[in-house]
Amino acid sequence: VSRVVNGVTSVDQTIRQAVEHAISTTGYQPNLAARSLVTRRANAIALVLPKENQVLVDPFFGRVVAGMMSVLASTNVHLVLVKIGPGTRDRIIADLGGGRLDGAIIVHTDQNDPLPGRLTDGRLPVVLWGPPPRPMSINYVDVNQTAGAALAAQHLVALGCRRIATITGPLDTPAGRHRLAGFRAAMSELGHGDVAWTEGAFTRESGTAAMERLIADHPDVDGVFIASDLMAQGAIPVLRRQRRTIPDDIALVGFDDSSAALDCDPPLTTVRQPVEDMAAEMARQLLRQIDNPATPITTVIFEPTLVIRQSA
Amino acid sequence: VSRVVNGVTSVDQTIRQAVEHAISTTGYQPNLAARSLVTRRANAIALVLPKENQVLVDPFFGRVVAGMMSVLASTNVHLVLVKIGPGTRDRIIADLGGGRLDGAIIVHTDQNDPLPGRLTDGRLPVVLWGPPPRPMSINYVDVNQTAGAALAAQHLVALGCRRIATITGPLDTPAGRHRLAGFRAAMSELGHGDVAWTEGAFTRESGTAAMERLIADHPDVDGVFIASDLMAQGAIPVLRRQRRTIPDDIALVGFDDSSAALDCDPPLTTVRQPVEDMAAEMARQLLRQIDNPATPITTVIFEPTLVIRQSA
DNA sequence: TTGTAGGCGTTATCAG
DNA sequence: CTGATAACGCCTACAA
Repeated sequence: VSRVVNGVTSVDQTIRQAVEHAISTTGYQPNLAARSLVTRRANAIALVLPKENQVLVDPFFGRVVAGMMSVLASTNVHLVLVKIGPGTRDRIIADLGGGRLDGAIIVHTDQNDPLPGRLTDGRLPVVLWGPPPRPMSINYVDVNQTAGAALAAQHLVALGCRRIATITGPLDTPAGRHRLAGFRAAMSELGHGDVAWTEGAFTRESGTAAMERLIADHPDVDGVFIASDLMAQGAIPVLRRQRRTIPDDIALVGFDDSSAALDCDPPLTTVRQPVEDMAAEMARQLLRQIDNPATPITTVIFEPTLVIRQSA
Repeated sequence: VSRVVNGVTSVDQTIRQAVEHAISTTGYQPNLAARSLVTRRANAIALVLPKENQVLVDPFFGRVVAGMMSVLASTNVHLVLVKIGPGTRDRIIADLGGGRLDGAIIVHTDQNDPLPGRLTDGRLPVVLWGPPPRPMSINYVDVNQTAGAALAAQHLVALGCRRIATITGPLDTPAGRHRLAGFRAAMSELGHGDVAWTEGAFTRESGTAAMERLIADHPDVDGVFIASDLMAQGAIPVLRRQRRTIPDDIALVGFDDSSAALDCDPPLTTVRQPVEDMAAEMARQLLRQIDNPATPITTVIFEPTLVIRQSA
């Protein structure tokens, strides 16, 4: 019976048909837990999200999930969603160690979350979005943040903007820091020495507040690189209230190419991060690692591209 | 050992400590698959999403997931995400029958998806978002759509709008139909007999297109009930391009109170659907059904409220 | 190609 | 309160 169920070819036709007939008449269904027990595979991986509540409404995570599902769809590996919270770290480790989960993908844990370290120490298959906070041997994928920021800088300068500023992401995250550093480096290379900047938190509200600060401190800016589309979306109404037209009075370049970029009015010119591809790669990497624990640790860096719309 | 691990109280202290010591020195972790095999519980439920790609970026789903997670957090039940696709229906049924999943929550399957029917026929625990397309005995939660639409109607009329119209949801969905019916009924009760309407698809793009049609056909409208916030968000730029001010020239009321309502400029007045509460209730209902299969089928209807912001 | 025994790691039952 | 033992349902050698 087992051989028929699992499609082993070396089974006589008559007996196979007999078994299949029995299966369909009795409505037999293999017990997956029993199978899991002997194969030592849960066929399930976790997607670990940061504890912030907002995250689930952030279109970014939707794209990550979509990218992962696209590769999981052809397998029968379950995607289980976990949000960091009190006790969840221990639970994840128990699930992984107890064979209820085969691996985990972690997105945006903060600075000194112990989870990635504990997982790698336990030799459990993990892939991170973005570099680990503290250097360690761990799989991750990332976008070339520096190159992305440079793309924005070049575009604003080419447009003829003279007073260029940037609204950064949170500077306690690698992404926030790298985008700022990359932008400044590119700007100074283009002959624009000092760049005004103010810090945001990647959220819409923080974008609104940051733009208000920026305009108050530097009323003459005519070009801004905003380190996330969501912040740009929050910033645009501020400019509208000031009756500054986009892109004529002030040009805006975002980062991500999330769905928010298209929801902006005018549609946002932005640095595209291939989120779905990156998430798909994470899933593949994780499955590979699960399949063969000897797979060497790897990091994959994706190149961003500039998507030109109407805000710059 | 089993008794210690599972916290049975009637265990001698000395032996308990011996076991606990052994556990911590060896780093023993119980195998969850073996446990699952004998307890016949997977401790996992599925959230089944429609096949449309957009869904994962729709803030609505983020709220559903958040609501479910809030009740699952205190259990050790996994939430597995599944998107309808070729073959997934069979896979879900196999997982449920095979004891790898204990139940399922289904959101927005289309008109004649066979899945809900197949699941209830198999006596598997299911809860639906919204009423089943064809009448059948199945758990579901919903919002009082009719009352919600009436709230919008009353508000627009109270505001003094004279030419009131509505952009509906897709009329092949219960939500789309009920909101339109409720709106018309309330309007005629308020002495506004004929209401112009045009059909949308609940998406931003469809909102843009619908508003363009509406303005072209009825240039004199001064109040619109838009059956989803996302459509309202898509509609606003159309009015801005026409230099119609909101709410003075034209008042807008949305539906959902999703995050999109706050992202509108001006912030959207909208009918609030308590999505998180509803999703939490679905999870509780499902868990109850799993715990005790004899639990009677129930449907829970939530009351909407009007959230007044600046668009009306 | 087919039958069979053994084992995967728990929980649960039943004497003691 | 404790120890032993039979399931739970499947896969996989191994031998025939």
